Amino acid sequence: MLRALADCNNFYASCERVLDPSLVGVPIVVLSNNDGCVIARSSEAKALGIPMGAPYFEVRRTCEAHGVRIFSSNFAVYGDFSERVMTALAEHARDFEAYSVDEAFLGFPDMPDADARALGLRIRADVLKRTGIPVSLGMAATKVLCKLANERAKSDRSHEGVLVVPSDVDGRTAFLRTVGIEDVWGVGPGLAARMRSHGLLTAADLAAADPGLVRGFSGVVGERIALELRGTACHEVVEDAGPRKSVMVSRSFGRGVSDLDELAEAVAAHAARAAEKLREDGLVAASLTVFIRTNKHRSDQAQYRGDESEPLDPPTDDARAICAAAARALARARREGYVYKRAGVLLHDLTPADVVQPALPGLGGEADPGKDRLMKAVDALNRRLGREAVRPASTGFERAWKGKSELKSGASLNDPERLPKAKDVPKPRIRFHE
DNA sequence: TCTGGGGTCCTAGGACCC
DNA sequence: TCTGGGGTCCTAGGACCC
Repeated sequence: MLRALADCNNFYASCERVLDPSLVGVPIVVLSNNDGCVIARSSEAKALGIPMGAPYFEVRRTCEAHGVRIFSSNFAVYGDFSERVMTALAEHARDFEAYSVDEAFLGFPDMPDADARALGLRIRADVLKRTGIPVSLGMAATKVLCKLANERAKSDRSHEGVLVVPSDVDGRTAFLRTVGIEDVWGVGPGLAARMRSHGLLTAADLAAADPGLVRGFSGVVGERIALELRGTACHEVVEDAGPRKSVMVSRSFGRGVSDLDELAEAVAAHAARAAEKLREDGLVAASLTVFIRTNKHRSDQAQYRGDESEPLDPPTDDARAICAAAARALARARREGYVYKRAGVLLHDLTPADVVQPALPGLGGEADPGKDRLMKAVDALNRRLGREAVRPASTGFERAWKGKSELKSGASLNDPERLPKAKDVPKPRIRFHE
């Protein structure tokens, strides 16, 4: 079966550009939370040698010298663009899987190879017209091959954004010979080193290797990659990935934090947001973990990582119960005498909220009949008035631990006129800024 | 001075059982 | 000195991804 990976080009930078067309041709960089790291670059910014993931302070001088426009990330807006792109893509394929915020796998049963490129070009043109976002497509028999083709479609402009990997062995092998083993999807630094030590230097080498041998030194993960490179699909295009298995909310602080009360505010805020995500998905959690970290980049400071878990019995989505458990876990995780830089809350053992057994009277954890109504009211208010309009008092008032995000484009979903016209796309749910 | 956040899957090893 | 052989389940941590 023919499959495709559609991936937005420089997604966040492209979003900013749609919102402000005067940015076309101008180098753009989008920064992570806290304005800490570079997480997206326009092609002009890449050409200036600004690396992905670079700390902003390291590239600031380069940016200033070349008039690079800098943006704090605005995930609410990017999420809205993502919905539009996904809606458009999904119309073109029978099988559709939204893989990440800016990527989707497509499946086309009964599509002859000969028609693939024309199809890819049509999809690309349609998404661009309807959303303003340029996408590239890699097309092949398997997901791993699609991924490699997509990367080549992006990096080599002669392909005009669409590359089809031939399904015959010779054509495929010729392509795979041009892909280094470390550039294969799923092969990270560790696996790449092991592959090289067994003489596998290119994707073609891995495709030609004996699967049993590959399994021996790289497990089923490596074996599946090898099979996919030969055109044997191990990963289907699945519409419904199933319910999520964990929820995490974490942030770096704007500065170092030692004070327990201040840590507790941050942890309560993360716990409340995590509980909110849980309710958005109709799930409850049976346990949580709180973690706190010192600044690993400060070799002059004592290092410590604290992780403590706490059961949630009965499983719950109640912000109050989750904040209380998080506070208990934090008290155990924290050690005196360290400067912390980051805190987070993880919820795990998630199950659908509607199949949880009601608590038995007298065994603890009695049901709170007002809980659901209270949480629904809080969620409704926050949807209308903006995130954290109503929140637990334990999440603090001064909130000196918060990081900065000073360079937002100012584009707002409260101002839908600034978004691209998308006549054929269902109007997206309007969400508020974080 | 300043260094992101949120996931999934697999494996190894221990606890426990018959 | 010699000291079974499987199983399953769970967890922590590694590896990788966007």
